[in-house]
Amino acid sequence: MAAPDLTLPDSLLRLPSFVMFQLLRETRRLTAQLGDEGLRLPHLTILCCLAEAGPLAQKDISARLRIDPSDLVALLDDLERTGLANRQRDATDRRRHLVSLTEAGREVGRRRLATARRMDDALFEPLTAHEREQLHHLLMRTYAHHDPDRLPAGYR
Amino acid sequence: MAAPDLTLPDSLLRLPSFVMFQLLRETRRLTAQLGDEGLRLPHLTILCCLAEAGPLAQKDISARLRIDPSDLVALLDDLERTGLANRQRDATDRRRHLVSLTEAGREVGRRRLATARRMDDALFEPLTAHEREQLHHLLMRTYAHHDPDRLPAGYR
DNA sequence: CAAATTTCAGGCCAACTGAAATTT
DNA sequence: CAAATTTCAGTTGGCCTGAAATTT
Repeated sequence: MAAPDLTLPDSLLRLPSFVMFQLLRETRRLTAQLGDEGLRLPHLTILCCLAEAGPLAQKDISARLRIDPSDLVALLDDLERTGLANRQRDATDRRRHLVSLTEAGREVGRRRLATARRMDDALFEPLTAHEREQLHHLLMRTYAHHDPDRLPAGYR
Repeated sequence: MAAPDLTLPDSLLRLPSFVMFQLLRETRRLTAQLGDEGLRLPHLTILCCLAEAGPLAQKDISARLRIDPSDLVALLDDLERTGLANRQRDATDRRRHLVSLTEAGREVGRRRLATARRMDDALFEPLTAHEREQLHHLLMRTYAHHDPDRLPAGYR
């Protein structure tokens, strides 16, 4: 019995965006193997954002990370419930909630980021360091073209 | 008033997989602009798959495209309802439903593929043809490492 | 008053699990 | 009978809309 043909449509494989899409599906499998400590990518981006920028209002987190404000509510609920962040009214504008990292949040964020790095390493394992650099640069240039505001000045 | 800082966390931007993820979000916005004629990416992959491989049982579509069999049901319902594909019992194994493209399905698939190509072009517009080739090659090599069965023999 | 911020209710789609129904 | 295939019911997460509540 012949092995069934499992190849993806050639017409789609020719599109870099389609191959990227398939690779994104790989990242889910790899992350599942490595363990995410209960923190999904949105949680991680929030932790990293607060670690790098300091306390922020929800609106600002939302704008930076392109997380919908209404979705942010549940994500911050998760982080508060597990003691990684907390909300407090902004005294100078009581409409705003300032979100801060706890020490635990800082530490767990570091560990979860290390897992994300290991996942990235596993994904691009077949590439040499130089090739990864090349790839990263091409991706950054492409992204910079569509969303320059989200990159630090050096990249634009 | 200073413009608010919208930059993404640097720690994450250093990961190619994270940048890829951001680019995938761009593809949604671009596709929305170009119009998908009611056919999302899974529908398109099915149309391309049938166009290139001929009639297949649902199990085989599922295995090739990594679409969950239970999700495939609704997708094929969509394609049948709009007259792009049809199911018929396999006479030699009545457990199987053979799925075939209609002429309309072939034609609409071609058009929707053209839209996907335009989206891909728009996404990688800042890159030269040579750079796109480079990028595509790096992505394919990476993908081949994780899922070689889904690539034609030449790529593995 | 209008505008900004957070929150809630609910929709859609992608991905998955578990089980029923039919057939081999 | 067990196994394969399709289908259905239900869950979760990411992304979105619309509207309520509070505050400026």
